[in-house]
Amino acid sequence: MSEADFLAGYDPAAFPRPALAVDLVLLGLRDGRPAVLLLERSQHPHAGRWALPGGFVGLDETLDKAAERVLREKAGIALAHLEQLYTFGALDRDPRMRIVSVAYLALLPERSFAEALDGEAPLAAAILDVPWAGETGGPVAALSRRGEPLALAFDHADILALAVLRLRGKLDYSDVAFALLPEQFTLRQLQDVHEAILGTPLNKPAFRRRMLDRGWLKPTGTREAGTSFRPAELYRLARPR
Amino acid sequence: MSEADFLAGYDPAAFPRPALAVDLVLLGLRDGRPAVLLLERSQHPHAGRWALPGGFVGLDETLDKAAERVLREKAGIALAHLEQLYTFGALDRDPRMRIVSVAYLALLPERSFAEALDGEAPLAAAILDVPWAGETGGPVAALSRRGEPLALAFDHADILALAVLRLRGKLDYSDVAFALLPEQFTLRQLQDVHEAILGTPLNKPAFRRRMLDRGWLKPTGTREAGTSFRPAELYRLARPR
DNA sequence: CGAATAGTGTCTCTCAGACATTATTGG
DNA sequence: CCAATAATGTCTGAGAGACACTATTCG
Repeated sequence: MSEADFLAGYDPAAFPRPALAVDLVLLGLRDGRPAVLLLERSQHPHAGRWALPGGFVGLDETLDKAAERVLREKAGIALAHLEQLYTFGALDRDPRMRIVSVAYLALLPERSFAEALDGEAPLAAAILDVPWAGETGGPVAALSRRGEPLALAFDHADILALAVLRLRGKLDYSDVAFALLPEQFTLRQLQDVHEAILGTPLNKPAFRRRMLDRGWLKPTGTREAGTSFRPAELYRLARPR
Repeated sequence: MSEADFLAGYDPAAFPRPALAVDLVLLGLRDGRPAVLLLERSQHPHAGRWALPGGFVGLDETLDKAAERVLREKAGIALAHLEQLYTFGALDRDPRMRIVSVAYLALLPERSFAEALDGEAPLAAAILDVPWAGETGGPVAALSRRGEPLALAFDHADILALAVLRLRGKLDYSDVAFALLPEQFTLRQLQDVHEAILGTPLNKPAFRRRMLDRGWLKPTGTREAGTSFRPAELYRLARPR
């Protein structure tokens, strides 16, 4: 940062600044399909449209802390995998004033996702339509329970699309998939998560080999219960996330 | 964004905000080794340390435009591959006040890199020491011309390390490598770029096959000049970047 | 035993690494 | 011809897809 910046920036009120916010893409699985938690806007602007939960960044709070606070206050969720996604800074993304928003991706296991829906926050779940459309990914649509596309507020459709892309990209080289699963899970559940996010079926033996050869999984020795067929072995992550 | 946010946020002066800046990691190649352009700080704080060029984001300018402006004003570079890297928001990253910074990665062909060094801006080049250390990447050190590690200002060492990681990660599935090359280049030059960024040698036949099979390269029909041995075919990118 | 799903064995195809070989330039 | 590097051919081993087969549970 140069001399001029130093002088210009030293007085906090020297010139007007963009407001800074965080927006959260709360992704989880709903009946085996990828879904996102949204808030219906009742006020202008974009009243009646659906928005990602968000909030302004306090002067005394880091970006990560602001995201955690929004997760807690707006979604009633205590803990989730949170990672910074991208920062959106178009001039007209909010008609009220200039707001730059740091988007975060939050991954919820199916259970947390359902609990957030049942909690006090007026959240709704939108199923995501994620057609395969090659690696680069096509459009991502958020659907109502009746399968109709929802109108999203602001630039939140862009944020959502980027979230799905990021998740897809990290799926096979990172451990993000496990953030969408309970602590113990079967290989079939793990494959279902991958298939739901990718929007394409995968080869079973190859998938199992790849996952087991990676060495991240540890068999628990117990098996799933309540099936009317051969129960599958339960695994957990060998190394802590 | 909720009702409360709406009311709290509507008055632009309602509560203090973090300042918002962009910082640029200007990466290029110097004698075949990865290098970064830095400014030596003359003023407090961190006087004498080396910093990434940066500047505040104006109210009427997008993040990308702010990055382009810094590229132009602070580095004298008209055009470069620019992509957003990550947003840094630690509370104490700048001792003067709370500044949140959106870091950008700028990739320069060897020629632009040299021109920026010779230009009016008081930039210096630091060679990067990028040991292989596996995919996750070890520490990245910026070295002076005498090979001594440079002390970086603020959290700029973190930003630099992340820039190298991102570049490595995108090397083989994106076309970023071509942003470091002139418009026409040989396959050997392309391989040199990959090896410099990855910090590890690559297998020649396999590398050639992979690059040619990808279909991105178009032979120009001309060959490099000035060699005392068999000159290599010159290629260019088939599809526009 | 039948239904349903878990889990495995095996063949093939693709692709990367390794190494050797041929091709082409200047001197 | 020699030196130096470009460019290619070929063998091998790792890993994914496809498909069939065996295993285990409930009823």
